[in-house]
Amino acid sequence: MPELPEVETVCRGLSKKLLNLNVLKVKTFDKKLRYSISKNIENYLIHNKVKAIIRRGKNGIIVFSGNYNLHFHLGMTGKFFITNSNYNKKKHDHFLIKFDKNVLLIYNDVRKFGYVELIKKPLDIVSFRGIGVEPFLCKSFEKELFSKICKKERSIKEILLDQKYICGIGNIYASEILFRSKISPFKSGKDICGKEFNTLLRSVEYILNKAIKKGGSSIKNYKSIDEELGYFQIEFKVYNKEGMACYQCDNLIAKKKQSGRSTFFCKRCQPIN
DNA sequence: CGTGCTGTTGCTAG
DNA sequence: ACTAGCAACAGCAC
Repeated sequence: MPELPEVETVCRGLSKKLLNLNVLKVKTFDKKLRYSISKNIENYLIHNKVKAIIRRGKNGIIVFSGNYNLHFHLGMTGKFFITNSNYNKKKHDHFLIKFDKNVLLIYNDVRKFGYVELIKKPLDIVSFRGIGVEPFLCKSFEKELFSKICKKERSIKEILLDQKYICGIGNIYASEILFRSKISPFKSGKDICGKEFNTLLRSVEYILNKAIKKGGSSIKNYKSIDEELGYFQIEFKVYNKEGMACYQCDNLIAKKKQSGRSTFFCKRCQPIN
C-alpha cells in the first residue's frame, strides 16, 4: 500500500540494509513493468556502491556512486524484499540486484503499475518530475499553496490527490486527512477558507507522520528470511469503514466516488458548508 | 465453473 | 481544465 508513509518506510529499510554495498549483479525477469526496463541496466550499475536512498513524494531514488541513480515508483502493488542469495524466484518477481555481503534485493509487483528507471546525474530533487511541495514542508509554503488552491473549482479531495500541489498523498490518507480536518471531500477548493486550509495542512502532517511512526515501529521487528519492506497499516478512522459508526459521532460512514475513486467520510462531522 | 466488480497509482486521449 | 479509460492481476460476491 504505497502512499508517502509506506514509501518512506521502504526507503528507511533500504538505507538500513543497502548503504555502502556494492552491486555484483542485476537481473530482470520481466521486460516490462509500467515501462520497459533498460536492457543493459546491469552495465550502468555494476560495481557501483549505494550512497543514499531518498524519498520524494511517492518516489524513491537509490543514489549510487556512479553516473546514474535508480528511480523507483511502487505503483499500487510494488514491494521490495531483502533476502540472501539462496532465494528462489517467486511469482511476480520482476527485478533483482545482487550486492556483496550476500545481500539480494527483489522487486515484486503483482499488477505491474510500478517501475524502476535509471536517471542520469545530477539529481534535481526539488523539481523532480514536476511534483509539488513535500507534505512536511507544506506549512512553509502555505501562502503559495492557498493562493493556488483557493481558485480551483475542483473538490478538495481531488486537489489533495493531485501530486502537483502537495505530493505523497494517496486515496487512503486523503480521506483520513479530510476527516481529521472536518472538511467535506466534496468542498470546492475555492470554498476553503484560510483557517480551514491551515487545519488541513496540520492534518496532512499529523496523519502522514503518525503513519510513518507506525511503519517505523513495524520495520524493526522483522524475523522472516525474506524481509518485506514497508508493509504495515495504521488504524483508519473512515477509509473502508462504510456503514460503520463514525469515530466522533453516531452517524454512519458514507462512501461515494470522486473521479472514479472511493471516498469515505462522515456527513455530520464533515459538512459541506 | 464463470462473470463481474473493486482496488493503494498515474498517464493520456478526447 | 476535466474525466473516462486504461495498464495487469488477485480476491471476492454471486
